Amino acid sequence: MPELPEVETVRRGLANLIIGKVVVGEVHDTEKGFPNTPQDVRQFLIGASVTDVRRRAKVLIIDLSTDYSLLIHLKMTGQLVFVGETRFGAGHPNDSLVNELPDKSTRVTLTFDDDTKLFFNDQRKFGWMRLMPTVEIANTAFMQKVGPEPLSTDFTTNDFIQRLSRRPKTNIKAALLDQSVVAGIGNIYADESLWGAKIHPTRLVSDVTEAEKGELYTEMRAVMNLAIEKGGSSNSTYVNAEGKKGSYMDFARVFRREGLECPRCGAVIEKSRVAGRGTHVCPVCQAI
DNA sequence: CACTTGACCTGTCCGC
DNA sequence: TGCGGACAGGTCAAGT
Repeated sequence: MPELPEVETVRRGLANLIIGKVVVGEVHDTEKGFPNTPQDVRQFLIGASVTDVRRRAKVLIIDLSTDYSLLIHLKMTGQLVFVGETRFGAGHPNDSLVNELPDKSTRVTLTFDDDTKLFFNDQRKFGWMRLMPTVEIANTAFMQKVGPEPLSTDFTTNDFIQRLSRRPKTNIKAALLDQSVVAGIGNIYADESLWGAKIHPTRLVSDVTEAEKGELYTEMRAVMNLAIEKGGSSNSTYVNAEGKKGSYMDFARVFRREGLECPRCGAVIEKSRVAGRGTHVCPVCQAI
């Protein structure tokens, strides 16, 4: 699931569902997925109420009344699934999951004071959830090096061009995926943005003109805005916390469309491997 | 140093 | 149908 638009969709759903609730129970079964000690969990999580749900890059931050926060990274296959009687009332799309969760992919279960539950599921176990003092978040290695939010009003075309120029000898797709250049772009939206700007993903950053980088900035933001509006991308039966399914893939122009026609010029979309990732390109629009 | 590749895991899909 | 290998929306450590 998770690039910036998916994490933002989860964040908005959770903000509606859990702010103000008190955590009354927690169970986890892997050190790796949740490294905090039982003592810390008892002291800083159990009995705490949720004061805010934030996001930075692809990391979710659930702030607690104890001045601790739960940080969550979903990596490739992480999901946060809210289950229980909600303020949306009966008939919530996740109601049917009441008897299905937890399952074998469940790593952490949080129970709230109104008997609702939040499940952190992760098939591939790359994701993590950890408790830390809220004020220390900014000092973590990740937060120290992560680049600006692409949709921030402070983030200008010139900022983007400057930050890209720090990686002159790498290809443009790898630079877009580099979280220290700009936060939140992953494999889907890198391909979609490069198609929008008509830039071939293997071109070196130093060979892409400033005008093209400006186009990439514009396309990247348009793609991110559209994806958030559509609730992100999902290719499974997964339903997010608010019971909505992301529909961006219905609007994708190259991603997972190999063998189909480019919606702009009609050429056949090709798939290859760039920066170690499956990569989708219109060979005509995005000529090298 | 800058950049690229492999490892981390489990499940699924595709070709023989 | 069974089996091996490639691949999957991310990030680091290790390698060149």
